[in-house]
Amino acid sequence: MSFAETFKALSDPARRQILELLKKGPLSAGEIGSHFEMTGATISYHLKVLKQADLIFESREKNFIYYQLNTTVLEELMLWISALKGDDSDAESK
Amino acid sequence: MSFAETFKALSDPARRQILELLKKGPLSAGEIGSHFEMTGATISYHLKVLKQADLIFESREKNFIYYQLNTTVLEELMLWISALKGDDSDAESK
DNA sequence: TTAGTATTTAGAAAAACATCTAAATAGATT
DNA sequence: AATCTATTTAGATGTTTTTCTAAATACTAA
Repeated sequence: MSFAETFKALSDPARRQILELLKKGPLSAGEIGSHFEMTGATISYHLKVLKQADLIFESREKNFIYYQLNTTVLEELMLWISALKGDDSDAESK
Repeated sequence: MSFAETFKALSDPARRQILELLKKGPLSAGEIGSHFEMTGATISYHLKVLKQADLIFESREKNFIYYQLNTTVLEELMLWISALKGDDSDAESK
């Protein structure tokens, strides 16, 4: 939702790695967890943080919950960084 | 230096605001501090974090230390986000 | 409906972080 | 050299974050 939340969510290495895993396609919580040395509970916590930051969304199927990347927020992030760099949309024509 | 450090540094609102201030040009630690309700010591701490993340650099002049944005790292950040989005440099030509 | 698998929630503990006050350093000016 | 200003460092403290274990929920399948 908020910008602050997005940056916060991205500030943790595990969460960034989760996003990179999801880049290749949706994964269930369990599949995600299998890539880490953490308990399922901890993974679940990280997923919640990412979800609240709108960086991922879930879809339920059978007994599983599949997570996937939401790239929309990444756009906004790029804009913020871009603006900071000075590509201020007002032409960096030079 | 490290990617992780950069994201961590950006995760704090005060630090992001400092970067935005510096967007307009270099400022001394004191000038930066005057925009916040924090002690100089705290500002100094945030500056150190930003510096270690290579998001700013300093130059000493007279009695002052001026800080300015380092946009280089922002480029790399954009690349990471971009890659995550799937603009994988291998042509998102569609 | 009972048992099984997948995931989350609650609560606790440890680690990391942001903040302060007080003291230290660095350099400038008198 | 003595003092003043700008900034940082040290150490303490409260808050937030990450992680765990144990228990709860949700849904499936027998």
